[in-house]
Amino acid sequence: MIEKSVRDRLIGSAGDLYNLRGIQSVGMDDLRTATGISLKAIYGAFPSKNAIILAVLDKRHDDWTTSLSHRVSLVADPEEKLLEVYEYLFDWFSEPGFRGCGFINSFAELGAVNPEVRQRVQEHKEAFQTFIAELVTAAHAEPELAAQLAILAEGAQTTAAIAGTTSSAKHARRAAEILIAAALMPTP
Amino acid sequence: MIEKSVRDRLIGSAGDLYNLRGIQSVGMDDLRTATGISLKAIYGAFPSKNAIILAVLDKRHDDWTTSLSHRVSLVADPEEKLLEVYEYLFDWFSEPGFRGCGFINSFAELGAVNPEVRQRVQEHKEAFQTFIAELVTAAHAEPELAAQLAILAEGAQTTAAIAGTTSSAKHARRAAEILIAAALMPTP
DNA sequence: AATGCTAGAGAACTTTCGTTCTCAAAGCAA
DNA sequence: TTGCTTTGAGAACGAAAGTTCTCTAGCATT
Repeated sequence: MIEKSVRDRLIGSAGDLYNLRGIQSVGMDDLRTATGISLKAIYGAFPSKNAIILAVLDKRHDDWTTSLSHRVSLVADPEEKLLEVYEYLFDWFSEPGFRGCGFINSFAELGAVNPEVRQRVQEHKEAFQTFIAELVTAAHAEPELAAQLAILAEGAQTTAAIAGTTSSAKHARRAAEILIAAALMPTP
Repeated sequence: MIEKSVRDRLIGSAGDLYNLRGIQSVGMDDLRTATGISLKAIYGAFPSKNAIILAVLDKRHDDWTTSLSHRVSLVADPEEKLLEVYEYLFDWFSEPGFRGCGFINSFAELGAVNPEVRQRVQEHKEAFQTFIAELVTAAHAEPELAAQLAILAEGAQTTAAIAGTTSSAKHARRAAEILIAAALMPTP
């Protein structure tokens, strides 16, 4: 099974193109050129461009979730698990072709006019907050810390995307250390 | 001077429409319908849609900068000035029709394919970071605090936009309090 | 070998959108 | 009034993009 299905190749290529140039700037013909798959075959695999967009978002969610939770699972200490999130972000920002969180970008581009896109982005971000909240619970800290850490992660993503630098991950990590320490300190 | 110029009316209306539906979803005809200004007059005031987009961004930057710095100037204490930023964000998120930071949205939608838009967004965010950095300096804290506080603000904006809630401003404010306290604590 | 099915390449169709053009009405000068 | 300029309303134009259609070449089956 070296060969990937037409669907998978389309999702992969569309994801790359959408990430690079935005969704609306990429036409079906661009996708045809990039993949070598005929328009007829594309429309045989997906009923519309919108279906491709949603499939790309679904795959991105799965990949991201799997990748992040695996990365965190390699760390044993509950507190270090939380910080590992920002190490993960740093590596992500360092990848060539990083252009920001695809969900934030999709939301900004289509969220106002495309309810299906909006819903998937909201679900993705909710899932991320839940993930952080579980780590926070495991570290025996109060739930408010989870909201704070999630905001740091989101801010690091947009800052890295716009400024084109990776340092926001380091700053967010340092801030997270302080917030975690404060949250774990017994409040009299 | 009750009457605003054609330019100002176009910038105002375009800003509202772009904020509500995204930039690419709003056509010149929509702008004509919204303002009642003929296409000929629109193209008399601006050479292209792109020029309108840039004018909207410029106006948004001026409005935002003026409004935020005025709000902060009402507070005397240097530490409280920093926290006032998040109060400002909270009020902004609470406005009806809030759909996220227009600069983040514009960047996501057009940053990859429109260098002029990208540059304005980058300049706006740099200006915000500089603004925070000056407040941090005035509070006699280290520069790293400025990066952390800016990340919190960005994260609060995207979180509020996607989730459609205002609570991220409160969480960011609470986190900022902790980070400020930690930064002002003498490090041995 | 002949026939029928599949699939690819890209032309064609339709809609949308940015931009320009036409035409007629209205204001204004002499 | 007459003629000139300006301006608005919207038609028209050209390009782009999503979707469908046609035609042909290749392949399988009998």
